[in-house]
Amino acid sequence: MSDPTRMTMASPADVDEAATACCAPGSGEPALNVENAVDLAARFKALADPNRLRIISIVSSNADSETCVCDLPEPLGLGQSTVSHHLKILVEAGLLNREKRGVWAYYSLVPGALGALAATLGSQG
Amino acid sequence: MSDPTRMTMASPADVDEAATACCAPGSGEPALNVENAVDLAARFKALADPNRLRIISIVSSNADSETCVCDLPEPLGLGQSTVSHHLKILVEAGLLNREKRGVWAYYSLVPGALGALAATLGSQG
DNA sequence: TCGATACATCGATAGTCGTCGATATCTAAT
DNA sequence: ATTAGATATCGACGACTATCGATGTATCGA
Repeated sequence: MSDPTRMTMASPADVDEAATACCAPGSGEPALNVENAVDLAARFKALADPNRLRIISIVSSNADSETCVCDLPEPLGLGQSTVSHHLKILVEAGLLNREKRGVWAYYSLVPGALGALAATLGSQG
Repeated sequence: MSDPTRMTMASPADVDEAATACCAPGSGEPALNVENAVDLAARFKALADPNRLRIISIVSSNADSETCVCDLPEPLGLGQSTVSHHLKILVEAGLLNREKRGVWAYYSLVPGALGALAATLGSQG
């Protein structure tokens, strides 16, 4: 009976108790269940920092879509350990890939990851 | 011209081929400047909470795209003051509109706000 | 093997955030 | 005016976060 993804209106009978009811409440279950909401919020949280957005911007702007860590601290004005911290968060959010070659670590966009988030946003109207 | 919030590409880097260089550093300025990054991050921050995402979901799922505050605490499992707090954040982020009619306050999606964010994300490839 | 380099991890700290209960404000009706 | 109800704001508290400097780890070259 309760499909969590279904958006149901309240039945008119629910409103008669109070002549001053503000509006018709939705069904018991919100359209977005807790599980999905937590998952989505985690990815948005990864984007909710200016320096991480700039990292994504720099990575995606490189011709080969690869950026090594050494090129990030200076333009961002951050310490190396802080940059490493942000990169880890972006990788764990599934937004960046990490590939180590020799001494260097290269980060690149996960194809479609940002697009998937964008699609989720756009579907909300 | 160009959308200021768009994460545009930095101009191609000059390739300095030092023997031990890991890669070609980008131009001095990151593709996304600090100002725009902070602005974008602020909007993503508003989305970076599961309960706020569920609020948006509930609001957008209502037939008339309007939801009064009284219908939110119960499905979210939150106190009334907490719901009010989240609504304020969403309004300040430009994602929700607030309209007070009588004793009740109705919240609705700002048309195009989520879509604009989605477009910014999608432009990253 | 030794040293240098690139990056990750650790520990600490200051600031921010989500939540609550209590209180204030605002509106409608008595 | 007074009361009741809906919502906003306030104050507090625990949890989380961004940042740093220091340290650990792995790789390459001498």
